Amino acid sequence: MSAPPALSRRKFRRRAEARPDEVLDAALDLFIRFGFAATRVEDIARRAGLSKGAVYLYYPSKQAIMQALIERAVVPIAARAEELGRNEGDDPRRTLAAIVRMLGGGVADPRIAAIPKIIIGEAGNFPELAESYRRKVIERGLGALTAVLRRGVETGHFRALDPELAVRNVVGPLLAHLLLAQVFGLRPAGDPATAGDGGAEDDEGAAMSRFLDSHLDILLNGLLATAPDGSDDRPDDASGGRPR
Amino acid sequence: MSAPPALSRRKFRRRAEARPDEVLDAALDLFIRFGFAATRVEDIARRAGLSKGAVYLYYPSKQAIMQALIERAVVPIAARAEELGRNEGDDPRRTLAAIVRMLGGGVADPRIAAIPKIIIGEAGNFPELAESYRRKVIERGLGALTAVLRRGVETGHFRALDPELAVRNVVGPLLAHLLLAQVFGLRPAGDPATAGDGGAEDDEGAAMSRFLDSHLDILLNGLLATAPDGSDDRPDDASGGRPR
Amino acid sequence: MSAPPALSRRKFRRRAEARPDEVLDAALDLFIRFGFAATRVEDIARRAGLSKGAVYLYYPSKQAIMQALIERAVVPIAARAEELGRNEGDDPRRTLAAIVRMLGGGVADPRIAAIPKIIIGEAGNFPELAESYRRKVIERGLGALTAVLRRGVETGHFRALDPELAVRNVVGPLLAHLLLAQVFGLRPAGDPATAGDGGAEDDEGAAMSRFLDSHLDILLNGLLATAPDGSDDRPDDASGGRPR
Amino acid sequence: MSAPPALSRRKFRRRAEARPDEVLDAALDLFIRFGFAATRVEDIARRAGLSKGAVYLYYPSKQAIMQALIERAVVPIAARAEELGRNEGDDPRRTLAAIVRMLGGGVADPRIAAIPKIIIGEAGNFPELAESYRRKVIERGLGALTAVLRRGVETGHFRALDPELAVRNVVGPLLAHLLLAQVFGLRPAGDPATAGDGGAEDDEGAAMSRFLDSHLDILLNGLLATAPDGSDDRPDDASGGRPR
DNA sequence: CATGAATGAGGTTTCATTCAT
DNA sequence: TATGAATGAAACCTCATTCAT
Repeated sequence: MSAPPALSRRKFRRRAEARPDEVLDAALDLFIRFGFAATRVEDIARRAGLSKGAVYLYYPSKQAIMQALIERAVVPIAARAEELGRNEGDDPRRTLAAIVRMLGGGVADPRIAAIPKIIIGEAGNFPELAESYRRKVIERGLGALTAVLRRGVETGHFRALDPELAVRNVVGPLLAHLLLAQVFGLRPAGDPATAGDGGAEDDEGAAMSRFLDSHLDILLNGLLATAPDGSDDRPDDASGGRPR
Repeated sequence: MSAPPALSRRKFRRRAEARPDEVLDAALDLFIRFGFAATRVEDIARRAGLSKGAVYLYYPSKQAIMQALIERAVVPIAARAEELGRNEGDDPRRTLAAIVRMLGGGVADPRIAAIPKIIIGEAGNFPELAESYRRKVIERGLGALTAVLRRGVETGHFRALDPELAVRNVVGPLLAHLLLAQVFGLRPAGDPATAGDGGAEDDEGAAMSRFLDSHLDILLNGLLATAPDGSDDRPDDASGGRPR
Repeated sequence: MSAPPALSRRKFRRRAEARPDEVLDAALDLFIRFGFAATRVEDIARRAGLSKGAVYLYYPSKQAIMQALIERAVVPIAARAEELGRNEGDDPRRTLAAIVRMLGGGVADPRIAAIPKIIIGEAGNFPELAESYRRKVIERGLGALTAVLRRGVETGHFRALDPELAVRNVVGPLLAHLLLAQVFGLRPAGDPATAGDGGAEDDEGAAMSRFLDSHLDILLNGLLATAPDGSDDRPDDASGGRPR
Repeated sequence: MSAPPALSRRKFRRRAEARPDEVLDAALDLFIRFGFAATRVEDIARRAGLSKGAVYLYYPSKQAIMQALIERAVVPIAARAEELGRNEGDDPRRTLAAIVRMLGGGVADPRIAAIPKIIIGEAGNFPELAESYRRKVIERGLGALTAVLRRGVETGHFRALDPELAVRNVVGPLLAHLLLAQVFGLRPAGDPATAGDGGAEDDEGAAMSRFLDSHLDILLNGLLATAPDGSDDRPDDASGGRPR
């Protein structure tokens, strides 16, 4: 992402400190395409431009690569969620919307969206993986959201709901959106989503944007057509506008 | 579970038509605990009281066992969703709530809840499994829900939302609830959920009930504290009551 | 082959003594098509119209079926060769030709031709099979031919060749013809040989006849264009005529 | 057989380019003794001084080992036959004899003679093996011989026989000789032939030589005692002389 | 740092054969 | 006689990991 200070010797870089990250890049590419189990360490090595043995100089096991991948790709998201959630002064509605949109950004990035599916799949085989993900991602991210919900209930911005239950309504739709696409290739109609590589990322982004609008609108305002007088006097809508 | 009337001849039980189901029971138990890939056919056999080879008398492959499991456990749920959705005369709010509660019932049953996780995990390795699940479960279930949403929008019971997006808000929270429990062992506080065998099923059911109330309430009414006057004149609430 | 005395009850025949032969028929069909190893006992059973277990009432093992098949199909041929060879009064040339033509008849019958190939293939796995075939077929058949050759040398009808070596020139071409067809599907050009079921058996027979003429002609007269005067005064040619 | 010059580093022999050939050697030994199907990859590995997995570093499957064996041992023979056959200037009798003697050399070498038997045996189970053998060995070798025969007929050196049929008389006796020995352990009397390893290879060679003389004599001159005047005026005998 | 040859445990599937009925 | 459910050994191939160089 951030360019290294000296690119001039890139071709000749020996003992590059970038190696671990290159391994991670390669691994992620392959995990996304073939899954964790079906990806061989040798493939990762080849794609990273080194030998099988060399991979083990950087990571002690295939599992550790996955671990590092989580750390690199997903933990920052949880951290960002925590950070956004700490803006205690803010209107909780706005905070919630901000976090959801941020998470949506992650879901829209294929390099991030692939992770949860892999975790779910490998949780049985590699309990430590699941455990670490739970501790570092789920609990922090969900904790931040739960806290915002709790605060909103306390401030009267949200109705009196159990935040621990309500948080499932916050992340669930994102999860559903992600898994429908990742596992079953299902995307909302009018959303070509171009399986190809060069894919129209704008489309993907636009589709996600539409979905986030819809999600936040439903989450905050509900599905029901409210009584004619009731709907208008909601003060300021944090959701960023109703979908057309 | 229920003891067969005559156990005396158990050793000689031949041509047991129950065998296929016994294999499925055993397989499900193990798939739940260890996942599909990590469960060996021999383990399934032993747990079903058979030899390895005998399993292949009933199912031609391990994958076929999974297939049958889906058929037995999950397809009926999708069918039931379709059925409920066909009650066109009904208030769409009531129909939607009925379907969600029915799905929640499935999620609360560990023998059913385990399936989606397995599918998600193995989708990469066994694309046909995912494909079949998509066709038989996802498309039917989601289709039913989408239709109800669309009808509700048309009748004016629901606000003008894109049903294909909104459906993610219907199933997503259920999915989140399921996966948090299945993958990470996370259940809402005050919900012991007893990993043990003798588990308090009442607790599980009660917890699910609380969650479903919350989910439907948020789904239908939104998170926001409505204007004081607006909340009361919503005609008949299909959600089955607000959580305390 | 030979019709059973009472065909009237064929449909109702219980405990038919024909059962063993029916098993053999079925086995041969399948061995021809799929080979010995690839044919399952259950398939034989099904084709013979009985259950897997029942096959074992008649033959103690799959190998024993093969054994019986040899006995039934090939041993008679060796016996016939011995018999023909015993016609000591005859001109050895005529005797030799008769045996070769008789063997050719066997080679032309797919139900017989399949056997040698199977034996060759399974000799390693089932030494007893090979051993039995050697004793009952090879040694008797080759013995008969060797004896004829020896006699011919003694009577001066044949040149002074080692009969044990020369016998390879008698059976070898037949073997080559058989294996080229059986193993590689190779038949002399102008020989459609119709893999199909309804196959023109006449063609097969005609082709074999042409081959036998050629074989005997070469065997007896050699390949070389003889000196103009030498070829005509050979007394009576036993080969049945030169090929056109 | 011959000891490698430096055995001291055997344990550390890395990047041995000889490995593939060692695997082939081991496989051939075992295929000869137990057949293709009955030989386990692990046995090949052990005999080659490797682990099971290492074999797969060199050959992707057991079938590929067989394929390579054919390539190594038999294809060169077919190529040599083609080459010899191309000597168009030569007397076809001499050419034919040269090819037959060359083939006989192959048949006398147990490491080569084993191959055809294996192919014949496994043709049913591994059709691709048979197909490849047919294309690379049978068609080329038989093609070369057929061409020589055809030329001989045209030049008048051979009588007017169908070359496609006559070729069976050329290779058949060799095949018979080979299979009698390989499958049934039958060798011409006065031919101890020592199944053991240290075997008197001279005997084997001498026996083969006797057989080739006999075969060519019969093939070219026929079995019949020719008319007293006819036998002597055959010009130059290409067969290398009558036996004894 | 880097290589890549080598290891060996591990699991699905097949099928001849047995045996209770 | 006949059934067919059940057994269990057997073998190919994969791949994470190690280690001599």
